[in-house]
Amino acid sequence: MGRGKIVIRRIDNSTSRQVTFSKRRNGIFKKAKELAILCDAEVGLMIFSSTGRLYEYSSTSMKSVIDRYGKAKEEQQVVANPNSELKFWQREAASLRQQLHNLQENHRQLMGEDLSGLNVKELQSLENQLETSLRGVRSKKDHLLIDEIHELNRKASLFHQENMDLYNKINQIRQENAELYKKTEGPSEVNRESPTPYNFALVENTDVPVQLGLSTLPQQNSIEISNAPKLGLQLNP
Amino acid sequence: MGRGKIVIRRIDNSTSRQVTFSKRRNGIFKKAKELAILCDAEVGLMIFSSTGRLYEYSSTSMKSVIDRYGKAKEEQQVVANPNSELKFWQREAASLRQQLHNLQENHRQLMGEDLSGLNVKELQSLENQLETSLRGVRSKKDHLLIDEIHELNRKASLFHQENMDLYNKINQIRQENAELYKKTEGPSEVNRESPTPYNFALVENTDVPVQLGLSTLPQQNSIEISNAPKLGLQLNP
DNA sequence: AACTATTGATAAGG
DNA sequence: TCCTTATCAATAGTT
Repeated sequence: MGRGKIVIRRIDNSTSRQVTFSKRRNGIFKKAKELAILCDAEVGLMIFSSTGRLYEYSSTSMKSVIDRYGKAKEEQQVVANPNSELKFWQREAASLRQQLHNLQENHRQLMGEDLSGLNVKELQSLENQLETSLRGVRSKKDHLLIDEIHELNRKASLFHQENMDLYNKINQIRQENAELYKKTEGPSEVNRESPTPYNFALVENTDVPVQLGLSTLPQQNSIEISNAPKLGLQLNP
Repeated sequence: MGRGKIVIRRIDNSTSRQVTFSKRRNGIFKKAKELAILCDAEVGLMIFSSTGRLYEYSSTSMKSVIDRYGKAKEEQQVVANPNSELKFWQREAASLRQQLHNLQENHRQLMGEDLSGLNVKELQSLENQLETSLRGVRSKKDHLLIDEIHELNRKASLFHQENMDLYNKINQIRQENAELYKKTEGPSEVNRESPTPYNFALVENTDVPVQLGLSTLPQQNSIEISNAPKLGLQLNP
């Protein structure tokens, strides 16, 4: 695949060899990555150039690949190793891998992927499951939002009460001061400059609405689903 | 480079994945060999299929490549310590168990369970995922149903055509018999009882409607979702 | 590094 | 798995 066909033998010209190495190295790394992704494979690739430089790719980690390679090779040669504990862990790993595999497939289907291989009945069941999940998630979310709103309202109410108390207290103090002032001013005119120390300019705007809106709860989505017309077809088990 | 372009993501269909794996594995091995020869490189390639089978290529020997890799990485070589293998499988099991655990939690959430511990934003994201999945599942199911309906219509059409042909043939035969009967009856009155052997009582109800209903496709559910009003709350990231 | 003519790899379908 | 073929991708040779 180039301007001309080439025979596969060592390229004599060192510059050409380097250039070709660079191009083809990139090509093979790309292929390795694609293979790992497309086919769900674990790939490890090590390349030493003629100058001794290392280039590597692995879909997971090179250590993992080499370890696995070692184990795979050992397994091939092991005829009947009577090491029962080792066998146990190998079986354990195999079993876990199988569980993982099954769960991954299930998971992909819940994510709406990998639906080939399912018939209409199975799809219907999956659809029902997803609807149920969706209702649950929406309900949970709505409750969180509503709780937050209630909490905010509660706090607002507390603040309002506190403000009212403070306002009353201030009024009371002001009144006490006024009386005190009268007493000191009445008998003698001494100390005219003295106390009117607290001179609050209160804005009497105490009747702010405490209840924040949103008595219509955000339930539309949940309701929508449950009211949604079902597919006409009824599948009998 | 094939009949069509493909996106590089895991192939859902397991058969196709296997076939592609096989083809591309051969391809990459060929590339690896060519690179080693053309560019005088030392190459090691290990591939584990999704079913766990090992495929390997090395231009020299895998041991040599791994050794060289280890030296290049200035790392300790994997020694076949009988204890280390046990450790390996224990670590392997622990790792798999962890993966399994993570996936199970994710799975439960997709199933609408175990939602405590999620905040509103995470729930919103989960909701969106479930909606997407639901759309995918419904679309797939609808397609299956529609395909089946088309297939049934096709068969009905074929049967109808076949019936028409048979009807015509019978009419033709009946006519031939009638003419034959006239000829034998005309010249002599012998054999009066003889042939009118086929006496079909045909119900001429040939114009049955062939196209079964259902031109309105069961897409309501999918459309419903996409038209469903969103929750008013906008969450900023 | 870019370019591009050409070969090679491979997706799809039996 | 192997065969076939239409297409796309990699790359050999060139600038």
